[in-house]
Amino acid sequence: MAEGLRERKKRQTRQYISDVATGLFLERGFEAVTVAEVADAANVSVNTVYNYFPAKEDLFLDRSKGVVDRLSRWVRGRRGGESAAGAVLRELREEVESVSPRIGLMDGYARFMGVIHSSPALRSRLWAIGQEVQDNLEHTLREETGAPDDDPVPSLMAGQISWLHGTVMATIGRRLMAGGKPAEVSRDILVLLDEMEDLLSDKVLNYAVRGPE
Amino acid sequence: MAEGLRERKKRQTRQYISDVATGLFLERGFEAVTVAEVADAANVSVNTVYNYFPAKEDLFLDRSKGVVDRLSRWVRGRRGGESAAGAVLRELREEVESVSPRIGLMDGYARFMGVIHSSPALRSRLWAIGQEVQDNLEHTLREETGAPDDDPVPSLMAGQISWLHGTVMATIGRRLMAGGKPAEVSRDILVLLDEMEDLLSDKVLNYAVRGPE
DNA sequence: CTGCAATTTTGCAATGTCCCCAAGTTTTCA
DNA sequence: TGAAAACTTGGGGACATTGCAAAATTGCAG
Repeated sequence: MAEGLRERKKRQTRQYISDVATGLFLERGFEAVTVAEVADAANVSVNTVYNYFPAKEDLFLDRSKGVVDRLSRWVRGRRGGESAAGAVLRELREEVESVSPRIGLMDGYARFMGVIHSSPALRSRLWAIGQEVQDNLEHTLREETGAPDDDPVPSLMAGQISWLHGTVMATIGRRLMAGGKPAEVSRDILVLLDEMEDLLSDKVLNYAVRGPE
Repeated sequence: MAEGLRERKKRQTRQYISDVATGLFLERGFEAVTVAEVADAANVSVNTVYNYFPAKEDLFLDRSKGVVDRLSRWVRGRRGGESAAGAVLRELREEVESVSPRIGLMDGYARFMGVIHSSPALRSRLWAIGQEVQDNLEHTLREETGAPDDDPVPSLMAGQISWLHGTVMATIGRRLMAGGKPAEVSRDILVLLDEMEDLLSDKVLNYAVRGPE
């Protein structure tokens, strides 16, 4: 067995604490719930909470872990003849068209974003995650293109592509908080994506094109 | 008299506290200095510090206040035949060419950025300021172009132009922290500006062009 | 100049996040 | 089954931030 009972129990405890905390935050807001309350509700000590989560914000934004390498993954998986930005645009369109909960297109995400929106600490954390996404992407672009460390272009490209992704995510959040239904927002975002693609220069749209397979 | 003695004294106290705090932070780092120490060094009580500054971070980033409407000012002051992005590019080039301390091109800015860099709290605040710059710009663009509130284009344009500004500021900080001299960094940034302008599409470069005077 | 009202400053107490350490407890594995 | 390793917990504490009411200052009218 690749995983002992101990590991399983740890994951379970961690997940339980995060779930309990998320429930409380969704119900009463981030600042209004103390870590002590979370610990109580999860039947563990405050120290145990901090044993699993470095900071209170991580109790709520734990699930965003799958996001940090999203752009890198998409770029690495780009098709033959497709550029980095092209792959991201395509993947985004696919997620949006399928009204995927992975990008927040689901009922309940509005309340989730609402909690983040009303807490400076959570907003910071979200920004930090976005930064991480961008840094990872820059690193991937350097690998994929073999650009030297002092070449600023991969950094600029990562900035543009992250802007694309970040703007889409932010807009989805805003529209849902304004009362839009996922299906409606999905349609709006597809239009937004066309507008954004229009705003990008050919330099960006043709960066890091993968040779035909 | 437009201003009483009381007002003057308040401004003076505020400035003094900020100066003392900045000195301590530059010397020992942001987290290593407590608010109590700042208060002591400034001969006031902790409550007085909080009377002037909403949070510890504001003690260090107080001077950045002149930045929040920078892009708006530049865009509003664009010349006849000049676009929003064009004006920002021109103003940036002027500041960079003149090695202006307003954009951090000065000895000592490296240490300043170093303090920010090593404190998550300060980095967040800096990001928040950048967000404010962008929001102001978006508002200005809507005013200048008369775009309706539901038109997403001004928001996208503000995003692109802020990206320009933010990337320049971040790069200046990075280069200076890496040991570059202001004059050298100035030259590098001019090259960077050319590269960035190259990356922007005509849609962006020709947005909100002011009619000939 | 003096005294009062407005404004500031300060002390004190409290809350909440987060860290550190030492003392249990539980799980793993020889 | 008996350590050794890994978790959990209680206690203590540093520090940012806030609320409140007393105390010190200041502006200004008389």
